[in-house]
Order: sequence, then structure tokens, then C-alpha cells
Amino acid sequence: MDKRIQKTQNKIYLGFSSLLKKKNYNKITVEDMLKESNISRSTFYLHFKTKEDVLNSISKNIFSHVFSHALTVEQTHDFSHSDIFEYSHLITHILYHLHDEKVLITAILSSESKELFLNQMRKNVMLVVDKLVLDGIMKNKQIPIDLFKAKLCEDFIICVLYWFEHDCYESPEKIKDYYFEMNK
Amino acid sequence: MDKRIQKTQNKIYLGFSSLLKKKNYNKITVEDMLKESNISRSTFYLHFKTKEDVLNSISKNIFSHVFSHALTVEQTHDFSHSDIFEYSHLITHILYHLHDEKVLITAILSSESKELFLNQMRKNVMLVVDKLVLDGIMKNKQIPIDLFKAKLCEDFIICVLYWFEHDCYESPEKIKDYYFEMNK
DNA sequence: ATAATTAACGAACAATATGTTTAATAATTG
DNA sequence: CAATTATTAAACATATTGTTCGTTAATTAT
Repeated sequence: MDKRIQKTQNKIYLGFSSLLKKKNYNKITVEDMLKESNISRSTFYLHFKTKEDVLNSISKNIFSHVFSHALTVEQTHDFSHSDIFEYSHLITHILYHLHDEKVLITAILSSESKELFLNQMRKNVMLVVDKLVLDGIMKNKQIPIDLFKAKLCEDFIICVLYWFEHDCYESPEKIKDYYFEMNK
Repeated sequence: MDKRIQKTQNKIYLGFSSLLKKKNYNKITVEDMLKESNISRSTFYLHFKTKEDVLNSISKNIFSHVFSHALTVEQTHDFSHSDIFEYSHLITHILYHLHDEKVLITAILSSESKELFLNQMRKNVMLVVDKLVLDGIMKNKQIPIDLFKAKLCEDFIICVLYWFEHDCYESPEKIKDYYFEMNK
């Protein structure tokens, strides 16, 4: 792929990230992004349709890293995924990767753009939750399976939000413990 | 209070509600609202600052009804709030009230404006959750109290979302059961 | 009932933001 | 080196926002 494309998209990502730290998401305009990233208007629209498009792209990037790594490692270890300890490692692994992106994620979570980001997270976490339920690690209570999955997913989100709201003070292992504790 | 104010605000609320059913929240403009509600531009800005302001106002209205009723009834019954059955009634009561607003809430939940609405819900649900925890109805597990509260709150939201996504097919009592089942 | 008050109106306005189009320039690929 | 493709700046029409102002209409209070 043409180097220029990567370069421009990076400039836009970086510019947007630093804008998020100074300015409310809703107040950020395409205009702002152009200045911050030092690219021209026409170039921007060559790559993205809207501001939301940029954030979605950033979020997808983050999660594709986080989850692909996590799931790849699991794959290579060729785990059976049949006991809770393996999932425990998987969850911890994901948390470590999220922590690597602490600065960017913190900026996103402090903005109104939160939801767009969290929706991407939900999609990805749901992949893990599906496995958890399939493998019977988490016991389905007397509630519909979809509701149960949504709950398992949201519990994870809640843990992550709590973690980042407290500046990631606690260790990934501790947060993982909280997560499993919620469903004991 | 001047009748005209109530009348105008009602027109705006109603207009906004029916717009939500036809159009994406993000695509709705103040312009649209003026046409839909048959009020003039200057009048709108006399009452609200932004589109978000309108939705927030609507959400607050819904929840002030829902929760004030629910909490008032509890108050008059002079319950001690010390056992789970009373809370069970309280939760059911709230669900019934939410159901009364089914059409409007469904419209809001199907829009991107969801979060503004859910935030209002969180605030109000948190009042109940605080009591639940204080009274020791829900047992704090080995996790920080704030995290536990956030989880109790979100569990309720998840239940409501599930309920409305399924067109409120199940009874409020059933949803209430799901909620308590989640934390057994 | 009438006068005083206050809300709603509509039209016009500047200011800002969006998204597209151009022709010229610069970087990259093969 | 030639061909291709990305970036640029500037200009543009269009849409949206939020404010202002004089007029009209509804309401409240005397």
C-alpha cells in the first residue's frame, strides 16, 4: 500500500487523539482535525466520511490489536478452553493490552464519544463471552441466554470503566478477579 | 405559570418524540423540530439551548414520574425496606411505570440518543441501588463497593434494555425476577 | 373589563460548518 | 524514468446555528 495513505491516516489518528485531550468530542469539528493534523480538507474526505468515522476506525484498531493478540496467543497454546483458569488468563491478557493503550483510551473514555468506543468493545468482548457460555464456564442462571450474555459482557465493561476511572491503579489480575467475583 | 409556556414545551416534546420515530437522532436538526412542532425559531431558543437539552428534559420528565411515584408509594406504605420482598415490589413498580411510557421510550432507545436517556436512568436507579446496598439486601462480594453499585445499577439497565428490545413481551414481574436472579 | 405583562411570531442576520470540486504539485511505485 | 496516485489549496454552494427586533396575540392581575 502507498506509504502516503498510512502516513495521512496516522496523522489524522494522532491529531484526533490529542484533540480529545483538549476538547469535548461534540465540540470537535472536522475543521479542528484538519488544523491539528496538518492535512487539507480534501484529503480528509478522501479517507473518512465523518468525525464519527475516525473514532470508529481508531476504536476498531485498538480492539483488533487487543483481541487478535489475546486470541492468537490462546490459539497457539492450543488450550481446550474448558476450565476457568484458561479464561482467567485470556481476560487478564486482554486487560494488559488495554492498559498498553491507557493514554488514548483514557482520553476517549472521558469524552462523549465513549459510547462509540464501548460499542466496539462490546462486539469484541461478546466473542469471548460466547465462548465462555458455550464452554459452560459461566453458569447460566434462570434467565434467557441473550440476557445472560449481555450481562456477562456488561460486567466486563463495568470493570474496565471502573479501572480506568481510577487511573488503572489496580493490576489487571485484580480486575480480572473482580470480574469473576461478580458471577460467583 | 403562564399556560403558553406549558403549551409550547409540550409541542416541542411531542414534536421531538414523533421525529425520533421517523429520523435518526443525529440527523434531527433544530430546524426539523421547529417544523414538526409548529413553533418559531426564536421561541425554541427561549426554552432550550440545544437538541440535547430537549432530550435531557424529556428523560428527566419520564424518570421524575417513574421514580417519584415509585418512591412515594413506598414512603406512604412506610416500609422498613429491610427485606428483599419490599425491594421486589419497588423494582416491579418502577418497571410498570416504564412500561406506561413504552412508545416514547422505545423510540428513544432505538436512536443514538440512547445514552443521554440511559444516563438519566442510571442517576435514578442509583438512588435505589444505594438503598439496596445500605440495607444489605444485595450482598457485597469481594469487590470495591463503587464497582458493586455500578454493577447493580447496570444489571438493571441491561434488564430494561433486554425487555424493550423484545418489545416488552415479558411481564414486569418476570423482568424483576431476572434482575434478582442475576445477583443470586 | 381593561391595562399591563409576558410569550410567541416571523423575518432577517452574521457566523460557522459541511462536503465537493478543481487544477496544480509532490511522492510512490514498477 | 515514466506512470500512477495522493496531497494540496482555494473556492464554492449549501445547511445549520444562534441572535436580534418589531409586531402580534394570549394571559394575568387589578
